[in-house]
Amino acid sequence: MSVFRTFEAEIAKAVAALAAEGVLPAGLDTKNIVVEPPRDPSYGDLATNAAMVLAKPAGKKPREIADALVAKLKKDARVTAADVAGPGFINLRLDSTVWQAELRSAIQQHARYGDTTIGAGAPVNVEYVSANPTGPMHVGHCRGAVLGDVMANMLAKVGFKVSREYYINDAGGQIEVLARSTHLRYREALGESITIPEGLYPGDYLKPVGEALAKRDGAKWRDAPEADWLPAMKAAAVDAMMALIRDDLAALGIRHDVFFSERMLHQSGAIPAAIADLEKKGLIYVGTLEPPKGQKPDDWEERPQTLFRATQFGDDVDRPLKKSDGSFTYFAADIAYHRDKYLRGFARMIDVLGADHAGYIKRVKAAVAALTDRQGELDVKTCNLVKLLRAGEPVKMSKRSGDFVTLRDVVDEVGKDVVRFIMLTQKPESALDFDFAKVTEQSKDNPVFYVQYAHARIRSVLRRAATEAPGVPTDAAALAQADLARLTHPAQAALMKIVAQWPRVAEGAALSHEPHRIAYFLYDVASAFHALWNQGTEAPEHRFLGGGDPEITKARLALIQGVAAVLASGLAVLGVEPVEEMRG
RNA sequence: GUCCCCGUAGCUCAGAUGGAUAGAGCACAGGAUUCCUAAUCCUGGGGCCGGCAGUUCGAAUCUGCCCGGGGACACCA
Repeated sequence: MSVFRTFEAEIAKAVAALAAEGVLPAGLDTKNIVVEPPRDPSYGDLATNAAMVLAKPAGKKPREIADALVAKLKKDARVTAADVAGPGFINLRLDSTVWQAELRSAIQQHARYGDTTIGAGAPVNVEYVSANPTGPMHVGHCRGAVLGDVMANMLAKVGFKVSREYYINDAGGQIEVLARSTHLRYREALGESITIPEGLYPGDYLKPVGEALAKRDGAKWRDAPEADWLPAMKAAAVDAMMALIRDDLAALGIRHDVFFSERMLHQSGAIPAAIADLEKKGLIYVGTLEPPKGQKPDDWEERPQTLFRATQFGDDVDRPLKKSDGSFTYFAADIAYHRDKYLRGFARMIDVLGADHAGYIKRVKAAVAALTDRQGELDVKTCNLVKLLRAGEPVKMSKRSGDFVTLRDVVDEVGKDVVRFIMLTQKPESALDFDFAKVTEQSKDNPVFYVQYAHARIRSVLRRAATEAPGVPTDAAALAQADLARLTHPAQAALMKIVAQWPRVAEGAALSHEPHRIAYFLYDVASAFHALWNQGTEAPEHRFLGGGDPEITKARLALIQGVAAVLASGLAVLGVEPVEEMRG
């Protein structure tokens, strides 16, 4: 449990005690009380808004409550100072042993530091990527891929039981296009010369699929009617494309637990079952929709449709479940898919989608609310575009000619770690610039480098300690026993407190589904470390290996080992490797 | 026309679910080197948080109406 959580509990206890004494009314809600680092470190170590939150329900002045709480909190031996400030903030200063204990636990737990059980093993389903299996992954997919993956990592870290899921859109019209394109490549493999008409996929990646089919089936499908070969082409092509996609994902360090096929949903009867479910709740009817305002599609016709009452659950219009030819819409299948997740035990679901799907969110949420009688919880995260730049100039991409930038191109050029980290350097709702020149630059303009460099510096010092400070141990077990009271420099104490913030940050990021907070925090940690480092360049006696006294050196090594633990722990959540050295 | 995102320093962006004097990086001006080297650090200037109302002890954060930028709007996936 983080220091902050610990004191949240202490404050709740103090509130209960005051209630028992009749100073405060009984049964006050303490859930809005937060304990956080104060804006200005000179105020103290911890700040809480407790008195202000309780003022209204208790019918008392904030300062009055604050004074009462302070009196209670001062009795805690760990609290060395407690006072009231501003409109009613309570600022606490903690004994240094509290922070020392936290540092020891960081050293001992290393990459597992920050793991908590707050998720209590509750299942969470994170669906991400879900790119159409019609070709290799496009660079546009990688932001959502990283976002979803890191979200899954974070949730696992704080104790949820996470399932990473990929929804294979293998049932729609684009799969038929893929199958026809594959058939052409198949004929090409049999010796025909082909031209690829407009509307089919021109990419070379279908060539091996055609060749494999020619080898396996011979000329069997060459002159057969389309209806005969279509299923075989579909199956082979989808399998091959999914293999490509899995490879692409692996290059990004991503592995899903479940690949869920939309086609299976159609074949299993799950869609009518889901609709029947909604029908029982009186949420299905036949009606006609208003034509869309604005640009009206050319082929718009007014006709009665099978509709889901999405408006009862916050959507703008009711949504059709069947197309004009009687088959189910994509949304109908998606309803069945989310119902399936819920029936598999996932009351918590997260979908990561592209920003162009933003208009889709309300209806899926409506469907989940309807299907689960509002028991299921779906969070949909959308992520905006990634603008590729090369030294400031936009990279031209033309989908039509097939020369788009693939995810693999980018990963091969700059590396998995850079891609993953940079994708999280901005909150997902805003567009992100990805400049090849900048992200591989070795300067503090490049946050990946900056954080990696901090870790490398620490590792370097620890390696060097063997020769420069023989007799001082550098293994975690020994460092955890160091006399941390020897850390007397204010910057050292400050860094120790930053280390202790990691569990709180990890938890906050996980519960709010905001991975970018971790990237920003790691940058701050690195920054504090680099600053301390430079204390040593100006005053050699402040160097980690320059204290003179072996006990001092040991304490300093313990401190940076703790910093390394936070960096390793945080980078592990981001799926980025902490590096040992960066020379060269 | 409706809906969804975005608008914070010259530029690129954080801002923890309503808190204290709004923060970083880049750029600009000055200074400090070699425990991973100036690959880093320190100091400094720089803001009507798009605008106007409202909610309350308190708003960059919540509500409403505007302005500007992006995206989506039966049947595609």
